[in-house]
Amino acid sequence: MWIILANMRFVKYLSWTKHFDNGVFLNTRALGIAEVERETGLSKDQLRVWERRYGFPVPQRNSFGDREYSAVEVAKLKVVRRLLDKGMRPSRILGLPVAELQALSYAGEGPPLTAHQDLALYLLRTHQTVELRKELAQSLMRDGLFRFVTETAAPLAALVGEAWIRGELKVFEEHLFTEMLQGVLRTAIAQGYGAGSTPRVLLTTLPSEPHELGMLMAEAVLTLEGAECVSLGPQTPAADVVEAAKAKAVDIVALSFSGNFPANQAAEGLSQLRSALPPETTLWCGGAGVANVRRVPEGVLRISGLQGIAPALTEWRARGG
Amino acid sequence: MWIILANMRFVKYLSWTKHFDNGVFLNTRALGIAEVERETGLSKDQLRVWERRYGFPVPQRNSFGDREYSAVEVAKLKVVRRLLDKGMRPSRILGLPVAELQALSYAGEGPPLTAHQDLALYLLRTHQTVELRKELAQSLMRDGLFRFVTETAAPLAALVGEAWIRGELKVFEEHLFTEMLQGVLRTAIAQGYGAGSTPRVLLTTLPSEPHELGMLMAEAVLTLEGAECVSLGPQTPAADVVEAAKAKAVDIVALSFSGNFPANQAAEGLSQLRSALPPETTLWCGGAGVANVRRVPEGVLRISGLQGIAPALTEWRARGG
DNA sequence: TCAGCATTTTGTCCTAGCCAAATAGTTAAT
DNA sequence: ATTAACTATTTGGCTAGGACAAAATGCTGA
Repeated sequence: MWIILANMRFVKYLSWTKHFDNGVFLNTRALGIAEVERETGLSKDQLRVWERRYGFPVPQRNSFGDREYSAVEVAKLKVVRRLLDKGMRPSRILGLPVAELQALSYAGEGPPLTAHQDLALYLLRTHQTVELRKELAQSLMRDGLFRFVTETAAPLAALVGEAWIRGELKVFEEHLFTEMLQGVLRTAIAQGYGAGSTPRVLLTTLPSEPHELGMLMAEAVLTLEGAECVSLGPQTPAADVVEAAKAKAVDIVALSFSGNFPANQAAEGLSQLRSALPPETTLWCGGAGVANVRRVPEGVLRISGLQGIAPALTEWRARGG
Repeated sequence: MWIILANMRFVKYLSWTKHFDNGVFLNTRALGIAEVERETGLSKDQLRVWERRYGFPVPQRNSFGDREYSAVEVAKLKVVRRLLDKGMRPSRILGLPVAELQALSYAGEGPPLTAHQDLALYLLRTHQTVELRKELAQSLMRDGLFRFVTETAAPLAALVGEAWIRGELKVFEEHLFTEMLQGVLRTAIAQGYGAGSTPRVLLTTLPSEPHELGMLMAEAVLTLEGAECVSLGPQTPAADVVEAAKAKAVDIVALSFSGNFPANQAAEGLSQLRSALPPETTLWCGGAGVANVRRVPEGVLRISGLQGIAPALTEWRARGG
């Protein structure tokens, strides 16, 4: 249950929680396995092995013996996919009826929303993108970049991500939000950009991490704190991170990991990177993906949250990097 | 908590952890079949059946018996891929040495480089990113957004893409360039942004198309021409494109396809979208990925190049959309 | 409480064959 | 000579289980 709120907007906000995509698309036609792969993001192998092991989904076969998934099956698969991303396991949930799966989706409880966050979510839900953009821009002007990033952008991104997993937001609404926030952040970063500052920080994510919002927010804070950022965008192979670090002679390499990045893969990657980078290059990591890592490898500094960036920077400077 | 992640399960396995164990950190490290699929756009089935039928590529096997493609093989596969898109057939070309393939590949010579393009490439290769950013910004100021996009950004992006395929540019250099150009474009777009203009255009790419530069350049031109752009960012599932188009009541849906997008997949996706979108919604497609499509599906307009946008818009308006 | 070890779960890769759709090649008819 | 129709070949997606490493879970003892 969501708590709080005495403002008008919340009344509207209430209405957006009851909302599932019913998979209405070209649903008159059955889908082939490749199409289901595209629609759900579940690999063909996964679909076939689930059928063998768990008895779901068991699609019809056409005259050639090829699988033909019904719209109902695909809809359930989409819900399953979300629950998997949330950490549930196939054997547990594949047998359950759709209604029960949807109930599971709502299990989580959320923190109270601020008025601004509430408004932003409402605007997103009602597709008032122009107003949303304005609201974000106003937040930025009012609070300044640092407070905007830490108090508005980051919590909102988390909320939107969670809402999406629960199926309360449609995919395109989430896309819309990401795109808009990215635009606002990039504009702010471009304005604050100053060359020749220290330290020089290389920002990127590893190949299986496509989410760049966290990285962008870090870039904003770093730029604000007077660092010179060199961003490679997301998904740079480790070898190329090393090459770039050497070529650009950066002081710090900073990697971002989102919440669904496997913790031990993150640790493994960091330790490999650490050994490949020159010793004088500092290695930072941050994001929900490394929060779960038990012990960060030797020689790697874990930055906790966007608030942790400024202190870490201060310390780096104090050491006379 | 974070967002997106269509397809990530897919990528999971090709985590480089296991390749790190080989201890090779160079660009020459071997790639697993899933990685090759992603790199080249050739399906796993295709790679296996080619090996059986044509004797190329025959990758090494690691200790588990899994295929490990060398960088050389992958490079050849990339060239092969381009020739296939041009209409050649596997049996004809798979046996040929790389040199011969490249000869076939370069049949069409590009136009000579302008001084500015040449300078930009030089700056990129020498990692003078600050200067490169300045050069791009100056081009933008000097030529205006339209000429900047059509005469500087687009040709440069094409050049960089080609150089990367040929292996003349390092991965991180390509990343650096993309990130920088994206920054410049997004800033320019944000400034020119006007709400409430017509037509309203929805911009995105299909799920297997991660490249967003083409889309951004189109957005810049569209904004300039007085259209109101709603960008969903890259990789939106078809069903969600339709939902977004309906929810935002857009006039035009515009899809971008990069050069290594399979032509028939593009055609398939477009025809599906066409039938799912309301008839009054116009559907546009553009980019090198649809240039190879023999016949664009009924009711879909192919925009050729960024120069084709303005005329198409004019025509749309003349029809009194 | 936590590290270490054993067990189960899970996803990707493997082989090898089948078959429709697409393309190329050939023949017949205008 | 050109088009139409037919046949042959090429091609790639799909099928079936089996194998196995990586990840998750459960258990045990310090």
